Amino acid sequence: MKSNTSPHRDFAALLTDAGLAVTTNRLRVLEVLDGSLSPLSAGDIHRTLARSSSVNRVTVYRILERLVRHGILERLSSGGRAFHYGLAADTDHPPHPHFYCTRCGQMDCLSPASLPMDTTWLRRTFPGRIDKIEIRIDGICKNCLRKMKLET
Amino acid sequence: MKSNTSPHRDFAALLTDAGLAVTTNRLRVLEVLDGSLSPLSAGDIHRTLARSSSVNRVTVYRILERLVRHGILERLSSGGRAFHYGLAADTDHPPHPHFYCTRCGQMDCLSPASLPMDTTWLRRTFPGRIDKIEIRIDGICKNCLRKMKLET
DNA sequence: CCTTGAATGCAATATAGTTGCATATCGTAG
DNA sequence: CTACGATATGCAACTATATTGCATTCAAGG
Repeated sequence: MKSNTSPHRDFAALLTDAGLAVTTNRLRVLEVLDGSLSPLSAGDIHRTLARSSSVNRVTVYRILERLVRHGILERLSSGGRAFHYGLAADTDHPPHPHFYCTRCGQMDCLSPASLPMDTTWLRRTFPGRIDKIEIRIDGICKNCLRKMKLET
Repeated sequence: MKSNTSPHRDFAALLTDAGLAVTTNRLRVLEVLDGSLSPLSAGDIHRTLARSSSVNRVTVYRILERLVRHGILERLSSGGRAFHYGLAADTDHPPHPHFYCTRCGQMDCLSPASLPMDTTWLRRTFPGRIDKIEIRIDGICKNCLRKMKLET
């Protein structure tokens, strides 16, 4: 059984289990995402990492791509131009909808229960292969709403 | 009452009602989208239009932006890098999920009933402003599945 | 340690979308 | 029908995001 402090802590093991080399950059990317309450863009991650030590942004893209491929991360489309990345859903961390603020560009995780949905019919009848179901709510977050009022 | 042949035929009136000038390019964009079974990217639309007569791609972007702003079109994020555009939902054409094939890049509309969902709780309790709810299923479409088998 | 394949860095390139400004077209007043 | 002002379009340059090719460095197993 896993530790109950945080569902994803042993990132090295996570990488090893996936047959991936354990490198500082990969661990750092995972730590940044684990420390974030919400999915981040490649740019966000690169900027964060660059504060402690230099990493090439291409490396960040490649790490993200690789980790998504191996199911360690998931890639979400925001309502904007950049993808956002978060730790992949698993049993401790079930799939859930996201909120994207079109004013500040921040993405937030919503509770899985906030938008109950039944996928059985779809999964049974869909004639193709279903890999992922993404639900995104776009709008203005509480913070931005407040700022907008102050500006008036 | 509207004609019952197609929910959106009088595009000129649609534009006029929105206070927008009726131009050939705008009508052509709307016709292309009306004629398509699925949402198209700006590139798709530009290529289609270019077959009959030349339009600048910037013009296509600007038309799409404007029509989205006025609620005539809606902009969807695909699982890829390009946004897709379709006629906006209305009473004849309710909101519905979309399917994105990660192999061929085609987007398809699904029936609103295929993924029943209750948004009342979310709408009542969400602390920000909700403008749009987008549901996208990613996977491989029937056609591509077939092709993949043949290639094996 | 060494070796080897994978990871990283760097530069160039690709793709999608945006901006500034000059010209053409739409819609309306006359 | 014509002319005029507002808006749409074209064109070129630019931005943001992501990807590729190739040389160098590093991780993992002997």
